[in-house]
Amino acid sequence: MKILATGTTPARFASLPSWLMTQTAVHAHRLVSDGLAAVGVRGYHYRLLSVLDESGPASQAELGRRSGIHLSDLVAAINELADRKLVERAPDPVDRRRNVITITRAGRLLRRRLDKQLTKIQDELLAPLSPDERDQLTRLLARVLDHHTG
Amino acid sequence: MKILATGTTPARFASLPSWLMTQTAVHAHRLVSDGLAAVGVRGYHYRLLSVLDESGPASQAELGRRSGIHLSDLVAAINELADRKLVERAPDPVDRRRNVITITRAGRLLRRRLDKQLTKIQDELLAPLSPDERDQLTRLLARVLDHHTG
DNA sequence: CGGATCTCAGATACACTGACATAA
DNA sequence: CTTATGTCAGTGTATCTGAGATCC
Repeated sequence: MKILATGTTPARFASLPSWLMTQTAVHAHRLVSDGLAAVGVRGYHYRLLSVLDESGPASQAELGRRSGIHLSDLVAAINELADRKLVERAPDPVDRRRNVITITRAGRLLRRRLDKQLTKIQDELLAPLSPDERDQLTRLLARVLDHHTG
Repeated sequence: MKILATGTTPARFASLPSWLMTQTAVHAHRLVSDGLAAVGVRGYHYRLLSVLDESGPASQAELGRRSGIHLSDLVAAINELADRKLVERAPDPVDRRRNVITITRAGRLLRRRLDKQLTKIQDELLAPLSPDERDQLTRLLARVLDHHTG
């Protein structure tokens, strides 16, 4: 019973878009979360800081809609951000069900820092592609994503 | 304290390749694993069946290399496949450390069935793209993946 | 009442780490 | 002695389900 020692991925996968998407996403995720972990932050935290910084204060339900993070996961993520004084949680005076989440100065600074780091990481991620090809890939993926969210 | 009710993702994300990759992967994964779950199978199982069907019997270590599945996760996945008689696990006579994993006839049939289903799912996944654009996307992603695995 | 909001407990899939025993 | 293999226990991230309490 001879055992091949190639270590190669099946040909079938090499041209399966769903495979390519999930596998490149694994590498993208690894690069990104390594970058974030260096500052003690997870993807959820960065997403929330970005959303808050770009679109202003919001209730948790609204943050969930904007960030795509599940409501039940927001609680912990916001707790962690609030513990580090990156956001503030305050009751909404006009609707007592709601908390209004606001990014702090420290949160804004951290977001800028992470933003720059993330920009560098894109370069690492797309290293083998020319600038034109990077644009192509970005546009194609954006259209696919649009189709499945819109 | 007026709260915006847009529900839109930050502009920053829309052009971040790492974001687009991980988010499209979420949709790809959802479509694929819905398809697989209908037959009581996970991604790991399909990957293993494909690898075994295309490249023949292999030790678990070799399967790990071919499929990209971590060695410690292989044990459980192969147990589950063996319980359903989709693969067989036998000791290797020439190297007593090894198990030789072989796909069964039932495993091959299931793989073919899943393969067809997965092909249909690619269509759903890439619905907004023309055939040419699908090829472009596939090639670009393949190059990125190649760069990070090779 | 119906509907929205927040919270908490738990589950799953995928990937990874560390430790261990066994055998080449 | 070193390396490869298989197994087990556990961690972390992202996502989702379900149940509840509160308030509009």
